[in-house]
Amino acid sequence: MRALTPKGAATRQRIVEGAAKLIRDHGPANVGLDDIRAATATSKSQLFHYFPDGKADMLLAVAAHEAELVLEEQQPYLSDLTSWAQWEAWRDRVIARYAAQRRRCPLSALTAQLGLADPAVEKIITGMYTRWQRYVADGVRAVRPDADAERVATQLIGAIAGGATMLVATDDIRYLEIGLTEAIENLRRGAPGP
Amino acid sequence: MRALTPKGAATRQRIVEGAAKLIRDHGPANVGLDDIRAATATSKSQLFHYFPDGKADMLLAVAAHEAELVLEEQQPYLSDLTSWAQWEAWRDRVIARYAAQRRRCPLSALTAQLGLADPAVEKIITGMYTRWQRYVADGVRAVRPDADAERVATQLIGAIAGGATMLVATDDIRYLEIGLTEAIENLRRGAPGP
DNA sequence: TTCAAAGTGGACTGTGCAGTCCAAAATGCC
DNA sequence: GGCATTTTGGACTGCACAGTCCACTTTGAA
Repeated sequence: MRALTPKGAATRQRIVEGAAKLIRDHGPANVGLDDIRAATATSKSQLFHYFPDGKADMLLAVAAHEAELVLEEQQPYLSDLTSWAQWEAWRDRVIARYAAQRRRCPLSALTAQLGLADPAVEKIITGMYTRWQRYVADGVRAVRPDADAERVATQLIGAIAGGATMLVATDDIRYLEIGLTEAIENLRRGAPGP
Repeated sequence: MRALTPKGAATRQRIVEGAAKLIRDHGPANVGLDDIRAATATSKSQLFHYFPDGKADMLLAVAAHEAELVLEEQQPYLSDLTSWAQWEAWRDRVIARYAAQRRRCPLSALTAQLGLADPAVEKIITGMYTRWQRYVADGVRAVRPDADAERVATQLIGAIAGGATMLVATDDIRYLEIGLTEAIENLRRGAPGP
């Protein structure tokens, strides 16, 4: 297992990305190893070579990959929420991203189906949310030093999660638009102090 | 097919409730017909007698049952949000319910895994959300005739959905507490007019 | 009481799919 | 160039589990 030649690393990467796309499109329950094999032009033995513990192992890598992507796609705004203009740019980015992917939400799928089952996946998801919330809280402190930053950040992450959940459930983007917009507007008007 | 004797109706009901509980506890992916058979003291033939189209048919009935329960458990407050006291009682009820069930959220499981796949399940879920939102919007009109009731209701439902999603993902009730409390507080302070 | 329909028990089947195995080919280090 | 290690191909195995089948029992209406 130690030592991954460049070729091997590339294959592994191809598997993770291919699997991630399949899962996003069809849901984890409807994607088998044979689908992944076909989509990534690999063989059964390769799948188990790079992920010795099988499917669970692979889903772990997929979850880590997707979680990373979620944060990356919010950059550079997320790590620089130092003005209202940046806040609005961030909001627009988030909304645009969800509007584009519509129901194909990587986190909803992985969270609901695997979060409870596998503690390792759960750790990845919660770690991602923690980082996300820290970025947001930093932003709150930058524009509203008087506010309870953690509380506001909790509210904002919750609003996004709710918007995403409702988007998956009803294919309606307005829950996200309204929830996020109102939460930011509320902060702007003057947030609850500590 | 029509014509269900009292005994038959009771068996059917037992199956639905037993299956619902199993799915809540272990997630739809980890519950097989044999589990349901064992938990409800029935036989394979009974399962297919009452749900001729098999598992999908059964999950449909389970989804309808769970959706109904979600609304029922918010009564009598939900349909009478005519004072701030009622609003707070409703909020407390919602939070208490989720705090009690913790990660065993019937909707998260069904929504994420089946919502996208089966249009009939989706119809049940969206119908439930529509009714829910109508109740809330009626409540908004009762206490804040000047507000954009639909917009506020969208925000509130989104906040609850987000709280529930984060509860499942992180086992932390605060997203729901804070999200719902802030949204109501925001409405109370004076909501966005039309 | 009778008998048709509703309800029940549980063995059996078929298949989809995760995971195994072994042998061959490519790669990299000395 | 030669040998160990990594990478790859794909056939094979085993099982979990949805769905089938048929024989038997109970129910209820006339």
